[in-house]
Amino acid sequence: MDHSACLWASLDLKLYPLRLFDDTPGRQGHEKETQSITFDELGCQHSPKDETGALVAELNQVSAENRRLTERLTAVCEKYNALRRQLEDCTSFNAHPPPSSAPSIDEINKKRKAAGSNGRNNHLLAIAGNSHSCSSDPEDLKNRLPKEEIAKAKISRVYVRAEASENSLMVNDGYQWRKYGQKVTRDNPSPRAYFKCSFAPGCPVKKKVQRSVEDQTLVVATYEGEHNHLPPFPQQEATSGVTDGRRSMVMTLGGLTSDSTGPATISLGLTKPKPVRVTTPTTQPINTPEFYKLMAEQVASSLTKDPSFTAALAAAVTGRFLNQN
DNA sequence: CGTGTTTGACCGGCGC
DNA sequence: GCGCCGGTCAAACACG
Ligand SMILES: [Zn+2]
Repeated sequence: MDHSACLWASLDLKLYPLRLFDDTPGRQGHEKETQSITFDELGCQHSPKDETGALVAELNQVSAENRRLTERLTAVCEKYNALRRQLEDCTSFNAHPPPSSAPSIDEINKKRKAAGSNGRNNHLLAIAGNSHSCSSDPEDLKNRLPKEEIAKAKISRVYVRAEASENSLMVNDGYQWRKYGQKVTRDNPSPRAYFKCSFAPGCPVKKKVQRSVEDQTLVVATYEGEHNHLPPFPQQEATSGVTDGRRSMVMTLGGLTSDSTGPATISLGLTKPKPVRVTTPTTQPINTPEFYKLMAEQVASSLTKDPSFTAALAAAVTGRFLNQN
């Protein structure tokens, strides 16, 4: 649970030095300027007198910045933990009151799983029960009525907007997916593809991928469930990877938006065709502290909604970090 | 030959 | 009860 601190640390570290979305060369940020020149100029000053003074000033600035980041990190972590507690309270509350008349999505899914357990869907039920999968007796699983487990496994639902290649719905997000179906839906002329996570055997995570109605160059991926394995190490082709000519993907944190209806959406840009930064919050100019604050809040809200997103995000961030080095 | 994709069939939920 | 629709299965197929 508290590995979130590590994640947040890496996140905050990324926000400044990498200058995401900050590819405008003429930029003159106030406090970020110290960030960008700090590491560049540390080794380039040769005046012996001024050098120590400059270095000390530099050090002070960096220390101050470090403190600020630490404070921000603490605040965000607290907020994250608070939201997480709130979420857990909500889920446990929803799972406990038995006579709740309004059937939730979880209940529907549960009913569906239970109904399908008398035949070929046994493995599905076992998988939905989280972790130790097929060895368990399906009957036992059914009797146990894994409300909380199923609810927990199903709540995380994240819409990921990604730019897909020409006419394929294959979105490379680091995990390994096996396609098991495709359907044309009513509200969207483009077909919807169904994937299961095959990165680890028995991983219950599914995703649906469909092109956006309004923008056919984007696909919307809906993730369901939590991975029962460690996140994949970010695909080596993430930033370097035009090696095999396939498309690759880089997470661009700026795409974080928050749907009013619930699911968080993040946008993934593909390095190959053109790094499009869709859904960047346009109300805020980038480079400003407010922008980063807003982004941090959005990241926090997104992370509280989907642990698998946490994993993916951490993987992507780490990958870029390694790649930079 | 093993693995992953395609695609038509099937199933259950839901509205009428 | 019937038809529609979303989700899933599994045989056929493609590919290395
Ligand atoms: Zn998985």
